[in-house]
Amino acid sequence: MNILESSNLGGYKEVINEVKHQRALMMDLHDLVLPILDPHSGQAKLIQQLFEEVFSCSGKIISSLELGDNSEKQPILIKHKRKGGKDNMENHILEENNKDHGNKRRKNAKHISSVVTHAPHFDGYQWRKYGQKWISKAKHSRSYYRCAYSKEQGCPATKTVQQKKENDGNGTVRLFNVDYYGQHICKSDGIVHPCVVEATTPHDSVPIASQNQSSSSTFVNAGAHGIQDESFESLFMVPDMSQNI
DNA sequence: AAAATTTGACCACA
DNA sequence: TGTGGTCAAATTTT
Repeated sequence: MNILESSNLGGYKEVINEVKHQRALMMDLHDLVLPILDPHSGQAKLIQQLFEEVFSCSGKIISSLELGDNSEKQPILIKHKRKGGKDNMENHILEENNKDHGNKRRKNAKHISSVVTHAPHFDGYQWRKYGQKWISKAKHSRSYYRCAYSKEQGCPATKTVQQKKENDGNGTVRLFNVDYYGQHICKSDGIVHPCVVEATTPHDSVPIASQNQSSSSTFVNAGAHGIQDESFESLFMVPDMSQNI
């Protein structure tokens, strides 16, 4: 169910209240978590940073809704299907909105979801980069990742990461489109990933950046040569945090 | 030395 | 034929 879809003028208020409530809860969580951590550790800094981004995000949602800003109609989480591909793509549904952004074949897996995030990291999985493309008309290149266990466990999951235009008004916030393809069938170190455990439907298993479990997600060595557009990767390289959270 | 990333080439689809 | 996704050799990092 999409709460935004059912929004009318009265519904906006409800959405705003929900987001505000979520914000308050995050604040509580923030107050609970941070004192536990070593304030000088990189981990605490990272968590602090993630909290700030969550707050900033919800703040934008609230102000956007309160202003009735129609230019930002696009929801944070977009679920759509892709046009058919060579192997196992769904061939029947094509949404008009997707015509102009990358409805090309996808060899290995069907599209699961798109996520817009400030930091396309720590979605709970380990990824290996296998390609980078300059997409025509796009300002930034697109990076292609597959599950780190694709080889050993045959996990078909892939994702693409592409920086969006900086269009938030002040031009300082970078957003990234993260598209997920295929379901994870892998287990890391014998532990089923929380996102997989939680999944009750295929779509529910989609990892979302903001629900980081940080069990083992790393971008090993990403951006070491300075990927111009995806240099964000090096900013978020942190050691395994799974033991301490 | 092994593992991971980069990057140009190739392939499939529209 | 152009565009986007993948492959794989070369390169870099650990």
